[in-house]
Amino acid sequence: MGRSSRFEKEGLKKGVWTAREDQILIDYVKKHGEGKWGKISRDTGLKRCGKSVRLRWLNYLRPDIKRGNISEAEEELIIRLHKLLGNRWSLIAGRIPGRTDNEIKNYWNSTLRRKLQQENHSEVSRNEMKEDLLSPAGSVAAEDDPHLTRNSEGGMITQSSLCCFTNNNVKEEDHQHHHLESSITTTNNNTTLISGDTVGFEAVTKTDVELGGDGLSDDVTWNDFIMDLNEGQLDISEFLQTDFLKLCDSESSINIDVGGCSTNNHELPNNSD
DNA sequence: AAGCCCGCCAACCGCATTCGC
DNA sequence: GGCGAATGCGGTTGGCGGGCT
Repeated sequence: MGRSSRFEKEGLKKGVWTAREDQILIDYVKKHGEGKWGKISRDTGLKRCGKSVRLRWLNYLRPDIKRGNISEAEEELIIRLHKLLGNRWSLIAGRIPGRTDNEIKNYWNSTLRRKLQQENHSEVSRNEMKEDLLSPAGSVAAEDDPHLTRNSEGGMITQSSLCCFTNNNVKEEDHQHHHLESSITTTNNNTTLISGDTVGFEAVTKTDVELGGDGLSDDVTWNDFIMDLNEGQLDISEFLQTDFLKLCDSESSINIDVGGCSTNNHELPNNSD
């Protein structure tokens, strides 16, 4: 892939890796382990920058990598995790064994985004009036992506960020709204939940979240979970320690309010099966 | 057969964060 | 604590190949 030759000018090679380069890298990592990518590059004589070496290993040469043939279950999991996390590909990949962030990102951009846009197109028109009624003051629907909403400060939040997956057999009268300052921060302004937004989880139990159960049997546990978020003790990465495979087996989502606006109508298209 | 279009995906780029001194 | 290097991450680019005209 012929790209600009800045690296070539510095004596570094760019473009597609050869089988020989791959073998050199594999042999080196087998012997010395991962990490120190710049050192690997120097030691092996590979005329590649450290970043390129790392990428090649992590995305293609690692022995535990699955390539291609993304199953329906994996696809569904990707969609659900993206709903929850936005474009945090590495976090999503971390929940799907054998898949890399690059592969998931490519799959999303090339396949899933279009697919969901098609599916949402009809859904959006059906929900248009509903959306208008539910839009919080100061927020406007993003013009180019049905999954995005602008927050009152102009930053983009993914509505997907506002769902987590569990059971929706929660009766209206049982809801406890817990407003909390989100500890989830963002490194750019076009994805995820903006720190400082007030978020309410419509209450279900943590037990429900973990086990996909169908009752409000353990409010205390769930409240503990909320408390953790409240006090900044549980960040997104800790949140991800929950078993998403189990979460995604359950049939619906927690409804989360942002600025008083329920996001219930942004559930996954296939979330109700 | 040739040319064009478009989707896929490997790899690069820039920026942010972490690490080591 | 400051600074440079290394690493990690997400966005983007661009070559390749298949399908269509």
